[in-house]
Amino acid sequence: MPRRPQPGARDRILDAAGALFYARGVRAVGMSEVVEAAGCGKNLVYSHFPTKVDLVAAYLERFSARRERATERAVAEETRPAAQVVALVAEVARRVSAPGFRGCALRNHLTEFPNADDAASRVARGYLRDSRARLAALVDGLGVADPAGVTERIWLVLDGFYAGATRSADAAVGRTAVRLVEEIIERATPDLPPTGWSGQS
Amino acid sequence: MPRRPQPGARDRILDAAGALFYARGVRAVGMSEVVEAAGCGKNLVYSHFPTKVDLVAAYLERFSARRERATERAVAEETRPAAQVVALVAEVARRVSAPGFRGCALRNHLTEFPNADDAASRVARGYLRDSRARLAALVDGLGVADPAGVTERIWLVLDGFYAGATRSADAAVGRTAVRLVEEIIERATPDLPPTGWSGQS
DNA sequence: GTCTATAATGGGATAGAC
DNA sequence: GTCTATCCCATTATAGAC
Repeated sequence: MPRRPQPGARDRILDAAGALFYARGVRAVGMSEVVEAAGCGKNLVYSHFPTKVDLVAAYLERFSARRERATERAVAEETRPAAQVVALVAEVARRVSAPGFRGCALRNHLTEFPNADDAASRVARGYLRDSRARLAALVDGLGVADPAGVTERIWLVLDGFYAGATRSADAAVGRTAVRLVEEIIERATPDLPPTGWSGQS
Repeated sequence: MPRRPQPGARDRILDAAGALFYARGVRAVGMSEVVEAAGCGKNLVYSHFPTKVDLVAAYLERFSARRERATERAVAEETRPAAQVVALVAEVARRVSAPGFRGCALRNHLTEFPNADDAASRVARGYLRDSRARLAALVDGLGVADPAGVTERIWLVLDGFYAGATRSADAAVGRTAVRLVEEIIERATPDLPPTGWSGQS
């Protein structure tokens, strides 16, 4: 009598593998360890993910999707474009100060495999590309004179803040990043009234 | 008749190993590859560096020392504290836009081995600590009201810029980073005359 | 006594077979 | 699930060359 395939198996494997990969790095975690942590047989893992690269790519894809959902939700809570950009940065700041934070899994992967061109690395590079494109789209809504320049300045702070934060940081650093982006926006839109996001203009 | 010990052996090994480690990551490069690239026998490598960790630590130490020398030289070319801080950022910007740039070896190492506590990781963490301390010392010379806060803002841009730049970037990004730091300094010292570092105030 | 070349050791990796 | 094939890893041991 054959067993019915458990519906949540793929997710449980991905949960276990993702936690290990994120905490210790992809290369440091062997497939045997993933199998053990998933609490299932080896064949099940390999039937869902034929190679380790496939498993890593799925892990990064899920990470990427969750990040996109979280930022989109944060942005959707604001209506004015300037507040949306700030909300985006604030969301990253919250994440960085959360316990268990170990950096951005996608950036970490590109550092761990600088020359790879497999499915996993393509996911990571695609995320960074899309992430910057979404910021550019938000900045376009600001109606500033030089949207490309303002995007580059904000991206420098946001991407740098995210890339430089490799473990859980205290919230003050995040507030500093938010404040820096606020000032970039204020400088680019000097004719706007004071916004009151975080204090005096 | 015994051979004379070759004086430059250690440096040649470190050159070869460093180039490989920097370009492809530490874990991706095996000792056999280091031996082959160094063009010497295996025992010679192990006589100079008893373990791979020792070799990596020496590689990071040399990287760190060179970075410190380069930044100190750049800072020494200026006399006014504000110009010194800007020179520090500009030096990093130059490096990031140089061909063959693959990120900061010390930050890369901490990403590759997030949980390690060996000699190599201590070198990397020590470099980051000292690097920030040197910035703080420079900012102290600015005489601003809140040196700790200004240090944190500049460090966020500088460290983030360096950490986020994982390959050779065009010089425009570096100029943006320099400009951001200039603005941070200008905001913190509003009573100073225009500086003319890179344009109108 | 210093170096090179090569073999051997012991462990752990991915992956496939059954 | 266990067992196995194949490979690569860091490291050590051995034996020969200058």
